[in-house]
Amino acid sequence: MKKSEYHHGNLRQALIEAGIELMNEVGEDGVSLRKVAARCGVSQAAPYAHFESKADMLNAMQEHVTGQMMQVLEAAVAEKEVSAYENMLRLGEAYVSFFIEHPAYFKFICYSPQVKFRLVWEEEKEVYPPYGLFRRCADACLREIGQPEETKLYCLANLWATVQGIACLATQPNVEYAGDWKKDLRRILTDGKEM
Amino acid sequence: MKKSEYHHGNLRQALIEAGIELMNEVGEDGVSLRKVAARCGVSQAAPYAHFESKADMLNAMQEHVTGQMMQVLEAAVAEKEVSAYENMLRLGEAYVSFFIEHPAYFKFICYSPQVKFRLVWEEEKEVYPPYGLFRRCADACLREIGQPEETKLYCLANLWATVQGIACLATQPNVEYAGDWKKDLRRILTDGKEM
DNA sequence: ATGTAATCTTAACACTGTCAAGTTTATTTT
DNA sequence: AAAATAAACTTGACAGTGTTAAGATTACAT
Repeated sequence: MKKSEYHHGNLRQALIEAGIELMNEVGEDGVSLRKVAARCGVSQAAPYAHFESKADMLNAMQEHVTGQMMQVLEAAVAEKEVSAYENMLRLGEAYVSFFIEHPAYFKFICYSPQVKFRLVWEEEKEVYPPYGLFRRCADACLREIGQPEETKLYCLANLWATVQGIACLATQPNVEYAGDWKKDLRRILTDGKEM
Repeated sequence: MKKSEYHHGNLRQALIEAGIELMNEVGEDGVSLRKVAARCGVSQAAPYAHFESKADMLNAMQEHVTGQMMQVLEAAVAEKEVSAYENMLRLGEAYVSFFIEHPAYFKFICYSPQVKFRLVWEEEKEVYPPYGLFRRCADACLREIGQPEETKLYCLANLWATVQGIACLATQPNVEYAGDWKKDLRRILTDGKEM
């Protein structure tokens, strides 16, 4: 072994990325620390220099994927000249699209022990950034529409449940969504506008 | 060992029930064939007389749980003197309630490889009975309301996505649903009535 | 330069799913 | 009733898993 290869240099990041790769290939259950380590060319126990446990590495993978998603989501709401309402629709679409393009991610992310948030209206340090972004967009949207204060919480729940529900359905294995989910999501959110 | 105890008598059923028990105690990942076998007082390899693999046993567990849920759901829509609309609301409530009472079940059932259905309007032999029941109830409901034919599929998707979305949210770990989900679900489904 | 901390390897442990071979009981056939 | 067959179960083994302990190698700070 070359001396220069004893230290990997950036093993932590390499492990995270290899783990995500492997998950996309063989599913979450097929991910093992040893396989990921082998993929990075290091020994079985090497990951323990960077992670406390397998769960810890999975959490890091989840954060990484969520970060990637946030880039996509923020790009989707970047245009300034559109209405807050249109913005929220685009965000919902981008959110669902991301999960449809990466079917393994929904279960992985949404049932991660790290993902925490409260379905309330007040600003919080959400541990699930996409929800924080959605809440801010929905806030602007409802303000724009002139939604009365006392129904806003209900509207938030409705909107988020719809987005999450479509994402859940569209990523369930062996479930065919016969309609056009993008059109449907837009329509459902639109229909809810006047509530 | 007593001779009368060599053959368990009803090991298959006992394994299924012990597996479900264990899952409710330690989560799906904590379920191992060996623990389940031990819980039934048989050897590690005994389950292989009744199941092809661990996945096969998990499938059987899923069917068993789904059967239990169907009893609850059918009871919820048993009353004859209520409107089809009220009936569908009750079914939705019962569906979500069941998952809230058994938080581990949502992920377990909805991501089982056995659960299959198409979000279409035609009658099918669904492999997920709760969805079949819901589709029939929604059909009656939309008929009662006088929903035009061309929007029925969209309505079905909307209704089911809402129910599934609330169930998903309410069973996500570390996600607090601040509102009253039962009231909200009822209201969302009601608001969608006129669409 | 030397000491310390970080990074990595090897070896081992208990646990897992699964299979092969054999043992015990139930069921069917004669 | 006896024999043959099938079903249910046990023991023992195998490879793969997460995890730890002990030691080796390298980077870094003093």
